[in-house]
Formats: sequence, structure tokens, C-alpha cells
Amino acid sequence: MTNVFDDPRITAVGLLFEAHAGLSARFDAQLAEHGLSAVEFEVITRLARSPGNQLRMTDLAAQTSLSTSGVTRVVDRMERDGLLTRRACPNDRRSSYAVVTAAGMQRLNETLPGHLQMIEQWFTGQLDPEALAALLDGLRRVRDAAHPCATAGSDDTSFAEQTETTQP
Amino acid sequence: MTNVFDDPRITAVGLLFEAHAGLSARFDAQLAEHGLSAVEFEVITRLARSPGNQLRMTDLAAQTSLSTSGVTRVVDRMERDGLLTRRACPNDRRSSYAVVTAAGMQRLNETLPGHLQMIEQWFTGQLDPEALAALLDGLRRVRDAAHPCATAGSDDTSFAEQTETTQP
DNA sequence: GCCCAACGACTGCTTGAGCAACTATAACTG
DNA sequence: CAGTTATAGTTGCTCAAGCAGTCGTTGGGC
Repeated sequence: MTNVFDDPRITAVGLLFEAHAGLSARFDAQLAEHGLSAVEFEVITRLARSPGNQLRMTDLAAQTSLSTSGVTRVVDRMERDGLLTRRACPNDRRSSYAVVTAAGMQRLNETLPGHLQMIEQWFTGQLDPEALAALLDGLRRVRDAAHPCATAGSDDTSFAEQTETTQP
Repeated sequence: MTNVFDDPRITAVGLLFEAHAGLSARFDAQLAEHGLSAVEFEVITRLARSPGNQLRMTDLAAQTSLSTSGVTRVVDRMERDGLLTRRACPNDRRSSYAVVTAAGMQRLNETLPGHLQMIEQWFTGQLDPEALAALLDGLRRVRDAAHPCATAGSDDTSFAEQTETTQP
């Protein structure tokens, strides 16, 4: 705690990474109550918000932090669990869509309210509106600088998740 | 991009997570140039900043995001690569210390300047001082709320890394 | 139309991490 | 001091993820 910590660069990274780790742990716990991992939740959310509740495997990979083979396997598992199905793409026989099933939509609708509540409890609710705005502004600039273009398939989406569109 | 995105909670999480992912990717690339993974860098850094360049396995686990078995294995690898050694604890024969070797210190000293430069380039340098202060203030509050007490072995350390103490 | 490069998805292999079980020491209780 | 309980570290097993290689499909150049 002497000359080591007072380097503001080090501290800055530490804060960001720890905040991330802390929130991840909280979210994981809540998602696990509904039988979802963080990755699965992101996948089902991104699908559910897309037109037709579906996305081509490649586009899904581009939107998430997964490789295409990673997507193949997540979709495998979630298909086995009945949350997703594959559907052939009519135009291009190489491609296939991952589609959210009714059971998948139901699972998502069960999970989301609690998730939003967690966000509010551990993150946004910790700060008054101005402080939150300043935080988000800073994060946005860092994100724009550092993030290696994580948007594909559709327009920019900023990782986000979703609220409660998409129920039929 | 309609009713889905404008929920500030969702966007907030998305920004934080994407900023984290973007920075992680940048840092990983730079660390890889020096033959270190992010976990290995964190381990060697935390050891190097501790008194005697050493820490008990358990304390190391508590300071990192790793389980104790995870620590066993990282230390295995790094010991194999000559960066660390194990040393028996004189007081307690159950415990052992992980100690940074001279080669480990040298590796760290080779890696750190570039790492600090990356932080500045992609994170702290993106914001003017006030904005950075506001960002860090917000992050600190979120971290304090959400982070499940990641400090052990020594006092609070906020994940941080290190500057250039510890060279002999 | 034919060939070849590019693309989309999947599979084998390797790696890294956690959990639970195990061994050994230490500390506490009577 | 004996016996129980807790602690430190390691190991076996499982699982998730990436990379590289494969197969089928598509589209462009000619």
C-alpha cells in the first residue's frame, strides 16, 4: 500500500475489473436459480430480441464473446434442454438459424425481472442519477476505444440484454 | 433498438461488461507477447508486491479470483516455467509459500512498462482528469457494493497490480 | 458451365478452471 | 494427553471454450 497502489492507472483497472467480477458473481447466482449460465442467458437474450427470435449461428457468435465453435456447443446444450431449436436457412443451405422455443421464451420471462432487479440493486441503484450518468459516460468512452467491434449481424447493440419485448 | 435498449439498467451493464471485455482483450494480447496469461500476470504481480515476494497459497487464492485448486495449478505451471518456486512455511507445515524467482521478477519487469502503457492508452488516457475521477468514483461504489470481499492475506488491495517496486 | 476461393457449421484435440474427495498437519476440548 | 474438528494443499474428474482441420455450399472469374 505504499508506492505500489497510488499509481492511478493500476487502481483504475483494479476498480473496473473488480466491479465487473462482483457484478458477474451476483448475476451468475441469480441466473443459476433459473438454470442458466451467463453465456446461455446472453445467447437466449440476443436471440429473443432479434426479428423472429432467431439468428444465424455466425451472427450469434459475432454478437457474443464466443467463437463459432463455442456457439455450436452452447446451442447444442440449449437445444438439448429444449430452450432453442435449429432451423435451416432457406436461402443459404450452409447457414442455420438458432431459434428460441416457447419453453425458451418462458424461461427468459421467468428470469428477466429478477435479473433487472439485480442490476438495480447492485449497480444502478448504488448511484444517484448524475453520478450514474457520469459513470456511464466514462464507460462508453472506454468501451468505444477498447472494444474490438463486437457488433455484427445487426446494428450496434452495446452487448445489452433485454427487457420484456418479444413475448408473443 | 426500440423499447429494448433504452432501459438504462441494461445499457449500463452492457457498457461495463463491454469495457471490461475490450480492455481484457488488449491486455491479454500485450501480456501474451511476454508469455504470460492474465491470470499468471495477476499471480506474479500479487506475489511481487507482497513482503518477501511471496504469499501462502491460500492467501494467493483469496486475492485472486481463483479457487485453491486453481492456484495449485497455476503455480505448478509457473514453477515449471521457472517464474515461481514453492517454499515450505517454517511455522506451519501444512502451508507453503509461492515465491517469485529472479527469472520471474525479470519477466515482470519486462512486462510491466508495456502494461502500464496499455492502461493509459486504452483506459485512463481516454478521459480528462475530472471525467476519470467521476468514473472511478462510480466504479468504487459499485465495487464496494457488489464485490464479495476479495481481499485476504493482507489488507485491502482492490485487485490492483503494481508499478515497479520489488526489483532487488 | 467449370473451377476455385470464400464461407458456414461442425468435430477432434487441448487447455484451464471448479468441485469434491483425500492426506497431512494444526488447534481445540475434555 | 487422546480424540475430534478445522485448515492447507493436492489430485481426479468433469465441463466449457478455443484452435485448427473438415465437409458441404456458394459465388465469382473466365
